[in-house]
Amino acid sequence: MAQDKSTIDINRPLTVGEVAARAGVAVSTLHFYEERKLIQSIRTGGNQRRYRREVLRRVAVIKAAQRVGIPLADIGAALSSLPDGRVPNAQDWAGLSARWRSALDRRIEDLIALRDHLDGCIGCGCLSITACPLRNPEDRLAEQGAGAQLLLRP
Amino acid sequence: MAQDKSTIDINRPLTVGEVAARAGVAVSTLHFYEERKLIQSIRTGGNQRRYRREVLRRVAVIKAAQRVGIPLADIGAALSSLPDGRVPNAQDWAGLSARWRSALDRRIEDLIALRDHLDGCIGCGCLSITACPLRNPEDRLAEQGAGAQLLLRP
DNA sequence: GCTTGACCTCAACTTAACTTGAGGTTCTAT
DNA sequence: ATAGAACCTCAAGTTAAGTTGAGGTCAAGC
Repeated sequence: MAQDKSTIDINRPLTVGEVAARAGVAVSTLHFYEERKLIQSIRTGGNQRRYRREVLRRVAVIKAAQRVGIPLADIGAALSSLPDGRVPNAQDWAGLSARWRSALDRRIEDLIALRDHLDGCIGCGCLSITACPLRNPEDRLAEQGAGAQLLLRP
Repeated sequence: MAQDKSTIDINRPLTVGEVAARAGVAVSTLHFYEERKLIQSIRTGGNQRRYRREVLRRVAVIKAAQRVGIPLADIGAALSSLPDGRVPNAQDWAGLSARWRSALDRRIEDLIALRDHLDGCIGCGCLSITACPLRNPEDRLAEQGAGAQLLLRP
């Protein structure tokens, strides 16, 4: 029975307040994510949300992806590739990770380019030149005889 | 005189439309940046904006910074360290670069940590553990007995 | 059994970063 | 000298990602 209790305890669903505290987000944010289908909950008889512990990882992943600059809508799309019924396993998560990897790489490159070339390029005039590494590759394609461009796009 | 003409030509101020085309942004965006004091213009007798060529570099820097997730307000604060009257020289720009350097470094390290551990951690469960390298350093400080957190903040 | 802290919904507000539109003016090329 | 392209201002709208608040319900401890 002691064993039963501990099993029950570890699987006990979390309240919205508990998830908020442990995931480091506001309760309203969890409501918002749920509305946007990024997370799910079940309801108690009294209509209160209860979350599986797995939601903590999901929220952590959402925050990670946001940190990389991925919009919530995209995150939602990616998360929706996770299985609906069963708890996602390592492979499910790895697939997600692969999808975001290139965005992450790009962002890191942009950051490094910004850092390394602020000193070197910013004052030298090369920013106006097509070959400047600070320029956004997309700009290069998009332009028709344009001039200076660097590297934005959040 | 031919020389004079070419000098005049290369220093000729740009219209808002020209800047927009060459910088790869909308005219309305330039109006907006001006309102936010990120760029400046002088006016013709007919109240039309004229820009120094230097504005192209400024806009390029703004775009670069935005691309890595720096808010316009911060960009504006940094740009305001550039001289008002005279055209910024390489040292002015280098100063800007220095101001951003540590923030950029931190951010780069943060994202690299994320990248290095994305595959490994996302599926393994350690995301919920305080020691997970994927967690945002800021979360770690901010939390009071919280649980899972990862790495956001665009 | 009742008080108090958590929850619930729904609508409205917020901030950032722009875009769109209306109504009017200036420039430039014919 | 005039048509059409570019400009101008100012107000309002848009999207993302939440937050805030009003008005009402649930549940855990004393």
